[in-house]
Amino acid sequence: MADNDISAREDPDAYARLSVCVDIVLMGVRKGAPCALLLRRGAAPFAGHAALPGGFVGAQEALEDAAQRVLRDKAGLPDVRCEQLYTFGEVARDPRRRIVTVAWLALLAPAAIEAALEANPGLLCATLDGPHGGGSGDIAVLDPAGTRLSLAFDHEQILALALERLRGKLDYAAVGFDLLPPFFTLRQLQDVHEAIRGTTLNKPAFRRRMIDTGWIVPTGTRETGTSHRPAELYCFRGLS
Amino acid sequence: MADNDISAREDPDAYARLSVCVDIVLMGVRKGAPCALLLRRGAAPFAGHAALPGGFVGAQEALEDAAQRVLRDKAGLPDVRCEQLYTFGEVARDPRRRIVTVAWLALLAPAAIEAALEANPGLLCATLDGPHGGGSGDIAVLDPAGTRLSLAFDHEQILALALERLRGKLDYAAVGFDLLPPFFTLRQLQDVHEAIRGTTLNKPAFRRRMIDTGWIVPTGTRETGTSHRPAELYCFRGLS
DNA sequence: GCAATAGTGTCTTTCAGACAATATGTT
DNA sequence: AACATATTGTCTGAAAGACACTATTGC
Repeated sequence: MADNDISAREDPDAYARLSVCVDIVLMGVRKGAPCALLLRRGAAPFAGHAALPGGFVGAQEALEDAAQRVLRDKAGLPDVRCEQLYTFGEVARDPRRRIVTVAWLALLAPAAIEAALEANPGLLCATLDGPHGGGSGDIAVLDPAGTRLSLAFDHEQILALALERLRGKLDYAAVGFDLLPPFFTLRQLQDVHEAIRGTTLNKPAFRRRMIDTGWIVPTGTRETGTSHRPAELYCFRGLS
Repeated sequence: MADNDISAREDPDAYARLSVCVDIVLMGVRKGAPCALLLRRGAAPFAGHAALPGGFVGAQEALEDAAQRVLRDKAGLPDVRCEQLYTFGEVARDPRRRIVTVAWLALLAPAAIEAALEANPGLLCATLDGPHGGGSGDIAVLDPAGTRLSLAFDHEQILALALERLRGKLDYAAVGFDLLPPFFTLRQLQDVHEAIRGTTLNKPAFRRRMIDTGWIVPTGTRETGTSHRPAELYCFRGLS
């Protein structure tokens, strides 16, 4: 039996303390493609590289509270739901010293993306060019001009995992509504699903499936300003 | 902007260091029900309560390496795959001081359960009486005699999440084979699925579905020692 | 032969994909 | 009216549940 056995548990002070931080993937859909909000680093290490917004976890701060604090202070988004993604703890993931990071995923509606970009001009909205086969391979992160960004630390890996998680949940969870305005058309909802999956979907089948879930409710009102027949607006019904 | 902004990132030493530990859910199926291996605590806090095997993460140790170390030292299981489950970081989850724990899930075949119980006599194999509706509510943790155990820290919550995760993966991932011997009958596989889901399944449909996935291969050999027609033995084909 | 379980065939229902027809706005 | 998109109807094929039937072993 090693030295870290159960008796060691009784004396936690005998063991190492690590820096713990949270990093938030602020993900949305823009121009028909998944995107994420990033900051450009000014100092070493990885100066000039893009990075996820993040911050250290305080000694008396729950992980989720730290995530909410980063969301509020770095993106001006006080009330966004946040889901834990994964914890990354490779020893050398930060070249300076040992830092364990708990990654979180927050989904943003278009208005929230614009609000965040305005609240912090240092933010940039990067397009995620996912693995097109639908697999879980690498992704390309592109700046608004379309040139590839290189990311700090293991943040590209975190982004890839976030996209994979979002794809996985699309089929069985009431996700996707967080990526839309409160009122939306079925076509907009389908566009979001197609953007995240990277594939096209059958329109009648998608419509049937979404209505059958009971997750959405027709509002009786219609979109305006189109040059053709306006579609009915739906809203998310909330959880069962 | 708060004090933990990006410039703080450049000076990690200015921030708090936390104790980080790993806790492992060693899960299996025994007597037709999901079970997990636990240790009984000898000292405060939670003396006499059951707890997950765990240990602190070393300063120069990756999270996954720490999990493997615990698996090896506390259960005598050197080569068990381990999947990250969730990270728990409520401030008061340990009454003594702030400890963040990264929980991992390892699936054990019947032989591995017995090997672990033999390697460490302090281990106990607890039955998990899941939420029967299939939801994600609370679970009951029972000792071998069937009396309810109370768990230390937030470990009951961790166990409930582990069971929920396992249930969720059952339908789309090649899980379940880790819970069986290398050669198994389709009935054994179905029993494992039923034990984890807590429901019964349709035999022909289950058989069709499993064979159609291509995950399993018939070996041409049959089980022995039955008092009735012996079933064909299959083995897991590995990943596609 | 009998008991018990393995393994298969088939019917029905459900659901997704495909495709076309109809509806309803704008210009 | 012409056009563009919304919305609906229907056909078809794939897969799951239900149920009963056949197969094979030990006793």
